[in-house]
Order: sequence, then C-alpha cells, then structure tokens
Amino acid sequence: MRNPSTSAGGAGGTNKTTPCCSKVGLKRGPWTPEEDELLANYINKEGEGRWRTLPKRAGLLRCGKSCRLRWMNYLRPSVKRGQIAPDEEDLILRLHRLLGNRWSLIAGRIPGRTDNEIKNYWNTHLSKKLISQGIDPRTHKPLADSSRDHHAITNKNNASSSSSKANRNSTSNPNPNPIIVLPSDLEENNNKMFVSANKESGYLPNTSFDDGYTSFLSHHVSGLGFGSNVNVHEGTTSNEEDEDTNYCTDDVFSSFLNSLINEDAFASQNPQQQQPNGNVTLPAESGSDALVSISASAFGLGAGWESAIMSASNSFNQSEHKTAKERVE
DNA sequence: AACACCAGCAACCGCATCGAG
DNA sequence: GCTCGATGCGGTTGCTGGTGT
Repeated sequence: MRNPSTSAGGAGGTNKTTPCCSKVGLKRGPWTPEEDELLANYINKEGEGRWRTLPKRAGLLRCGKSCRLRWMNYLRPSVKRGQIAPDEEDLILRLHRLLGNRWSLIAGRIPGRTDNEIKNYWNTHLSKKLISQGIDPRTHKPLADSSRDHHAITNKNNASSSSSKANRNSTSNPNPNPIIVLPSDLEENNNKMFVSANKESGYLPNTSFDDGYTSFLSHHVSGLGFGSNVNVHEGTTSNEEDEDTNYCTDDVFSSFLNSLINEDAFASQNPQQQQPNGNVTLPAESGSDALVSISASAFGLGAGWESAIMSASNSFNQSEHKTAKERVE
C-alpha cells in the first residue's frame, strides 16, 4: 500500500542498497485484480519458485519479491481469509509466549494463516489486549514485573497502548523470559549445540519450520535426556553426531510442540522460581533437575527457547500427561 | 459536510541464510 | 573455502476506510 512514488529506503531506512523494485518500469504498491490473475494463473500452471524471473515469464511488471509476497500472503489457495477465531487467537498467544516474534513458525502451526497476517493481528489486537490485561506482550509477564526487568525497552516500545503511529509497533525483539540456570555438567554439550544453531542474535537462523527448527529441537530434546521417552529420533542420542540427528518427523515434532503449547499455560500458572540475579531454576516437581543445562547468558539465547525446552522437559517426563488446563482446573 | 484522527492491513525494506557453482 | 544469486523472515511504512468532532 505504499505510495508508488515514494521509493527506496523508506522503512528502517539505511538506504544502503537499492530495493529490487526500484528498477525503472517496475510497478509498486497495491496489486490490481488483473495482476493477481496473471500471477495466480502462472503459478497454477508452472508452480512456485524462481521468483526472480517469474514476473517476466508471467508478464508482470513487478519484482520477484513482490510476486512471492503477494502469492504467499494473498493468492495461495490455502490462505484462509476472514477473522481470526478465538481458538486461533488462543493458539497465537500460546505460541508467541513460547516462540516470541517468530511469526513464520507461529503461522506454521495455524493452517491457512500467514506470518504477515499473524504479525499484523498481534500488533493491532493481541498486544493491546494483553496490555489492557496488565500483561507485557513481549514477555507475557505482568507489566509491573516486566517494567522492572526491561525498563528501558518497555519505555521505548510500549509508550503507548495509545495510538501514536510512531509507537504502533511495540513488539520488536521479544525477549522475554528469564534465564534458566541448569546444572553445569550438561552445559558444555548444550553450548556446543546451541552455538551451532544460534548466531549473535540469540535466535535460530531463518530456516523453515521443518528443517532448522526441527533439527534444533531434535538435537536438544535428545540432548536433554529425554532419550527413550521421546521418539524424536529413534536410536540416536546427542552423542551420535551424525547426519541422522537432523531427522525428525512432522508428526513427532507436531506433538512435541503441542505439548509445549499445553504445558505453557501450566508454566504460567506455576512460575519458575526466580533467583535474586534474575535467573530461574526449574521446579523440582518436574523431575528435570538434571535434565537441562543451559547457561543462556553464555551465548545470548533468546529465552523463549529455554521456556520451550523447559516445558518440554516437564512434558516428556510425565508419564501421565495432562494438559495445563486440565491441571489448573 | 468537512476535517482530523485513528486502526487495520497490504506491501516494502534490509538482512540472514541457504545452496549451487 | 569462497562467491553470488535466490529465498525467507521480521520490522516498518503508509494508504485506506471508519469514526469522532
């Protein structure tokens, strides 16, 4: 929806490189029905991919990025239009608490919804909703706590539940939750794995839901001592650093994440014990005291992952799995 | 009726990552 | 191991339409 006349460098703007659409003659801004039809027809016939050359082949005066975005967020047959249902909203909340602003990962768990749609919905609805409930949308903790823990950031980003456009986007880098302190004997191994999976950002690389993240969790679930309980990877432990350790089926991962989602509410009802230094220890009840050893501060890991792993440790070590809701009730 | 303000959302940007050569 | 093109992601922008004054 940008004004086509305003070109390069707008957002976040360093203007270091030339936007791909700035080539003379390439159209920008809203898509017309004719363009949609051209794109949809072409992709239905030839399939997705080769986005760079697609516009030319399809007869569109657009850049490849723009075509890809239009297809992914709007034209794809699987895209569900319309209001986000309450159960979807609940799922988004839970996933966001676990994953932070990993919109594509969240979208991957919600059929028919795109990362852009979820991101927009979060920024326009859910973050405000949480704020109105006294919850920091970044940390999912009570605002009082969050403001103590993240004073500067909160001031900057959440200056308003108000409506200033300048302050609308208050969800920049989440980061939320406290650090987990874990036994040191496992720390070394886990560090190695995390280092390979995480860059300076402290988050996972931008990989698809089914590859990087899956293998990441595959590694760590197996590395966390779930062993035979968890069929993340049959017969392989974290000590067997072969290619096979990257294997994890969608079904397994799916149920794994489902358990995280369910456990999430439980975790929120039973907050971890916070230490004076701001770190957090796992509840003894989990039986996981020796399971996980991650010194997140050592490598700047985003805390959402600790939450996930911690929750997973709870989940997989309980032979009789109950969902959080069941327990609360 | 005219204007101002605001919320929602489609689209764009820069950057990170991946994979082929 | 390096380079470079392709792709994907998260953050941000600004147009549009609705609502209030």
